[in-house]
Amino acid sequence: MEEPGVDIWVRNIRRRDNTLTADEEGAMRGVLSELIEVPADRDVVREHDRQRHSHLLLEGWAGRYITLADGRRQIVGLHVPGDFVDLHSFPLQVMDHSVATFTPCRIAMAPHERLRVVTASHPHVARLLWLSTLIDAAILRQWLVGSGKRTALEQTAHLFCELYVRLELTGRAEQGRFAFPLSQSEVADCLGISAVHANRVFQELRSTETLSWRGRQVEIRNWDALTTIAEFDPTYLNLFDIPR
Amino acid sequence: MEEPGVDIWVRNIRRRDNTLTADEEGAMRGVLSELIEVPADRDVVREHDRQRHSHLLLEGWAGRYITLADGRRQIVGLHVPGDFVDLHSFPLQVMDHSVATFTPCRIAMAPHERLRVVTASHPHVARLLWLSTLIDAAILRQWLVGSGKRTALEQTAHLFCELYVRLELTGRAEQGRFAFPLSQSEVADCLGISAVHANRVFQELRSTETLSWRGRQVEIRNWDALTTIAEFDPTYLNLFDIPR
DNA sequence: CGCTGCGTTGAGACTACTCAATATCCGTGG
DNA sequence: CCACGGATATTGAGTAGTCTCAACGCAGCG
Repeated sequence: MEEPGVDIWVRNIRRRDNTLTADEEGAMRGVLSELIEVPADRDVVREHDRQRHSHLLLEGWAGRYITLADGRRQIVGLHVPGDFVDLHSFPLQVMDHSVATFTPCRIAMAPHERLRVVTASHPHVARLLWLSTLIDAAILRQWLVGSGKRTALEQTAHLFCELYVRLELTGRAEQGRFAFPLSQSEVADCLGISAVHANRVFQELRSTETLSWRGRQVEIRNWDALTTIAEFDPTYLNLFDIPR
Repeated sequence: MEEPGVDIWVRNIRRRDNTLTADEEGAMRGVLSELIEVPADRDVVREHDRQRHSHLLLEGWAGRYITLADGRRQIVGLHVPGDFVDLHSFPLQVMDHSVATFTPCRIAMAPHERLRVVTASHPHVARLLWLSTLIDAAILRQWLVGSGKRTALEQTAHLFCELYVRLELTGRAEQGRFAFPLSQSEVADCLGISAVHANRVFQELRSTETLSWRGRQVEIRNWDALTTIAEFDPTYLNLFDIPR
């Protein structure tokens, strides 16, 4: 599939393993079937669904979330172009969470049947797809550490360090700046804190000139300060070379 | 390898996918090489290690954890017999967390080289190994929801529901009872709360006759009450039939 | 039989929460 | 081009949940 978003996906993989052959890359691309466009704030996948396709995000922002009966919502993952939002629905039987768009998204479908065929014939590709779900899990561990043991300020700093590195990888962030479409209360649902408290944390980061966020645009004004607050160690993102 | 712990592993896999052939089962067993014994409170794997083996837990309790510079520790996973404690170290390059024993443990080593060979020749086995790391991730998501959105009581109840189901699977829990070797402050490090507060939560569960925990022995005295408090839905454990 | 680790209790402090009001931004239609 | 409505961000005030510190009891173990 000829499509810039797909190139980002391949590039992301290569940043984790540069021994991918041209044949293997072709096989990976061949996994994708049609393209769909999804408006903002729509569920792409719902809890308890049995999927027959996985979804590769080519453009836009999406997130995984779990809702409790009384409406409390925890966002358990954030996705940017080049990410599979639900590759795990291939080996897994039933979705244990939902996936929704935050912005209009362009998505490529990966039929499970094609994934089955490709992973059987190309073990190296299989391992790379597995790896990509393991990086999701490593991110999840950091979020858990943040929620459990970091203060709201440290945790927020850590999230923005992570997002910067991930976006820089895809060419969607540079010089400390990137477009960030979530609302404060959506970020609060990532962090497991209230929207009011999130707001106060952002004021703190802004007043110390560490990070500013105005009108869907984030600017990291002091990377060293931010990583120090966050105690950020990008090992978990499993990259060869770390930007900055 | 002839060893009861290995049977539990195979049984756990079969509870997720009962189409495993005898040949595939043999291949899976062949992945294991030597057995090691590890005393309590030892690191099996350390953050930043590059592993050449994964570790299958046959006997004992272990956990994954991440430590911050000032000593705050978050436990990011708990493991019982039949669990791989670090299967993800096969596709992943570098460990982003450590793994330690809580009790003396018997462990079977799975050389990555053997995993590479078996997953290449047996795609179905590869998918099942992948699946097992995805279940770890699903558990992680529930822990994140617990830490972020559930109250300490709900979260604690949820953890014990989860442990009961997982242990029941391995024959290590029945009639609401199981041996549980962690200290209260270790549980607190799982939940992301203080040991003092954990203690008060246990008193609450005990006084309502929901769950009692005395001397390394847990007894769930009212499963319905516990699952109601926890809002427990075992879908994420990806089982065919759920005990109880 | 005295450590030592673990569990329990109390008190006071603090982080983060809820509720509620107000301000600001942005898109839309008049 | 401006007025309006709705969503988002900000502020204030009071509160609930959880934390820290510190002391004490108890049990197992050397």
